[in-house]
Amino acid sequence: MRHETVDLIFNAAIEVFAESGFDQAKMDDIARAAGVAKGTIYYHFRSKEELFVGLMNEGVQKLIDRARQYLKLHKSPTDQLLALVENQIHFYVQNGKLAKLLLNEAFGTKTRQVQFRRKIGEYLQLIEEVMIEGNRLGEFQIKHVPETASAIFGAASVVVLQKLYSMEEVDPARIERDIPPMVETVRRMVLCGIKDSTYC
Amino acid sequence: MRHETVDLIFNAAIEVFAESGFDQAKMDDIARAAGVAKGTIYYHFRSKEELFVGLMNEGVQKLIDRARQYLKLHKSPTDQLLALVENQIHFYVQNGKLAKLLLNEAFGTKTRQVQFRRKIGEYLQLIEEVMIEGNRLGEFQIKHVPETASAIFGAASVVVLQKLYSMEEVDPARIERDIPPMVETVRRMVLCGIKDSTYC
Amino acid sequence: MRHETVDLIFNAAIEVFAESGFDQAKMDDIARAAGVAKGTIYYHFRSKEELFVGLMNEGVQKLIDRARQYLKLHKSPTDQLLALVENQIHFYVQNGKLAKLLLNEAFGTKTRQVQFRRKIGEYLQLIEEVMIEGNRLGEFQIKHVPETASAIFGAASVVVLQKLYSMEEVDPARIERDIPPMVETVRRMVLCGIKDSTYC
Amino acid sequence: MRHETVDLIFNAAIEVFAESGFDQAKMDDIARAAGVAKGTIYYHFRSKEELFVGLMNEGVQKLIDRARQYLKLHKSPTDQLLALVENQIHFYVQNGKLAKLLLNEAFGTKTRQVQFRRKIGEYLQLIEEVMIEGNRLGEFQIKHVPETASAIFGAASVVVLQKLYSMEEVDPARIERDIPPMVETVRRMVLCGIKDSTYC
DNA sequence: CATGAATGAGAGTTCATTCAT
DNA sequence: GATGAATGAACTCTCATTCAT
Repeated sequence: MRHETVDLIFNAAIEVFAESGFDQAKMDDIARAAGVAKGTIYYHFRSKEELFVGLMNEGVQKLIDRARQYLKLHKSPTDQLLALVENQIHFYVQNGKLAKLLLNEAFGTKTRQVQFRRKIGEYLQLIEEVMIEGNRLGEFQIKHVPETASAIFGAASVVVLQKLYSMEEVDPARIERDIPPMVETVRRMVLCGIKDSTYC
Repeated sequence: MRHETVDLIFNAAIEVFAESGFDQAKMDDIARAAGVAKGTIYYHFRSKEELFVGLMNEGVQKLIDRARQYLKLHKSPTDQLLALVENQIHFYVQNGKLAKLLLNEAFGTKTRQVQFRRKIGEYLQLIEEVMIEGNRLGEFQIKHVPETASAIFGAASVVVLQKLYSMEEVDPARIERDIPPMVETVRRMVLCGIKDSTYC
Repeated sequence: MRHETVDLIFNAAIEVFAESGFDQAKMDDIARAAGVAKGTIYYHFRSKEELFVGLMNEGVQKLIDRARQYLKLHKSPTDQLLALVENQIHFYVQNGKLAKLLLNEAFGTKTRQVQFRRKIGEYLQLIEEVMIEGNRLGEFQIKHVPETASAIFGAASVVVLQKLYSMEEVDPARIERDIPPMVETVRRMVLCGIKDSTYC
Repeated sequence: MRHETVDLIFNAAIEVFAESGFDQAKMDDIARAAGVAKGTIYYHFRSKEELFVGLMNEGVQKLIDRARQYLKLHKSPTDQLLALVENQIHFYVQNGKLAKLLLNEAFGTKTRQVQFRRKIGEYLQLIEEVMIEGNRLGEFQIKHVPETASAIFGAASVVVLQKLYSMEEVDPARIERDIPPMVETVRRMVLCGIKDSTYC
């Protein structure tokens, strides 16, 4: 089992990083939120960057794990792809802070960004695998698999974030009601993007 | 005509901000890149934040202006929507640095982010207007206009950025060849998302 | 006649310096208050310091000139001394901002402070001359002339400033009513300080 | 016991602030004088202003504490008042730097000045209490207690500062010899100001 | 005489990181 | 394992002064 203190730090860090972004997040705030001394963080993590990377990997891993669960519930690639979209949107709504970091910190040339993108790549891989299987079974005719995966990922991401940040204050009940339109929107896009070859 | 020095600063700032993000960008670097003294920037802009907001507004305005040009070339909402997608992808490829900032700095609660999102909202508005007109003419059956606009915007954004940052080094010739698959991918998604109601 | 622009600058500078003190006063503010360009100030004055010294000299000179007028109205040294006190208090009330600078900028080792103190010394000289004449005529028995002059000057200064700054907002009517008690207070102190030798 | 480092900083700060005034004092200089890093000051004080206010409060508190000691040594209000004057002058001579700040930074509308004036008000209160008691016992006939307290405070302050800054260099032996005339001067003023009503 | 854009040295403040306890 | 006082490099922003027009 992971050390208890590390959990404390992780939980605090995800809040603070997501609230402020990597640069604006202060180790002081993380320490205070975790209820430990600042030195303690450095006892467990070499640097702010290492803490961040560990955190992001864990966050994306959760998304991946949930996605894997969803995949098992469906047989056909079509259903699986739709399930992935639904999962991603639900996950974003439930982890709005992480979602923001996913877009904010994913692009760039810094080490942490490259590492983070690699982890996101694992998730995109999952989508691509379903697509390839669908192509193989003749269920899809996707010509540009990586592009299509990115597009779906981006559509789902921005739909949720735009919704989250267009509200004055995040109202859990309200956002819950907003999920179905978002899911349906992306779902419809996905379905066309993969089905036939001579534009819908 | 705008003052020459301000142009110098603007051009330098877009480079530096895009390279490093808002927080990591240093006013010293912007000044050096612009070939002016640091104080000169502060003579023309009240703060780093004001410079950034001015810059982003100008950048998004360029995207909007180009989009308006494209819209004039087409009559039917369908063609107009596809033109908007194509325009956005081309614009991103040509202004990769701005594109990155568009996602990186758009979400958050800080003043500059709220202002920036408002400007992006102007662009989304453009998409939505085409959608509403298409709905009116019976060409589209879009149930959730804002969500669909966000999804298209997000799909086009992430497709390009993922491509740009998956390459070791940005190779202009290579990226030029990559445009058509990206355009086609999003175009297909768009076409389904708007055409008929009982999934494609 | 002094150049018109110089007057503009002088009048603006006294306001700004008195409002903010030497260090906090900005040449930009003075220029704006004077309605001239910043460069214009430097056309007429070598530096901020030179402007300040010129200004202070002029301010104290006004106090001295008024004092000289008052002195002419009275014959006996006793009446003259009391007139000086009354003059100083009235002058302070009417030029509260200058009064503040008089204490704020008078003590220190910087060139401008030394020069300023020298000018204030001219005013103290005036007091001392009356004292010496009073001593000669047997009207006073002042043992320590410079100390006594300083004490009177200090008493009058602090009484007014303490009053001015103890009020939430400076109310001209209110402060006008407060003059007599201040004058009487210092006047009584003065009278004893100079009359007999075995404590009053 | 207060933290050792804070003492280091306090002692250095009083030197530097008094030497240069609030605005000209540099945090770098204070840090160097204290033998700590600049960041260390900010670990203990939120800002330059907070450091200054803390310092001034402590300085005036010392004056107040000493004054309270002096008051205990005397019974009659007359003796007590004279003791206060003597104490103030001695204190100023021994703490010339603080004395200068007392006048330089006491008047103005900035937060630190208002707070500082409030602390000085505590000292003036002490004087006023003695005056009121003297009035009650019939020993004094002071009509304007606050004005008289201010006047005495101002007289004592300016007498010392004028003396300190009229010397080319501060010579401890010389200034020691100058104390009696200063004390006597103010003492005589005080005695009249409070004794009888029909001018001395 | 007058202007105001440009300058750059220098100020206060922040914060990731270290290390003696 | 854990602490938190101490650090100092680096940052944004200020403003007196200059000078070409």
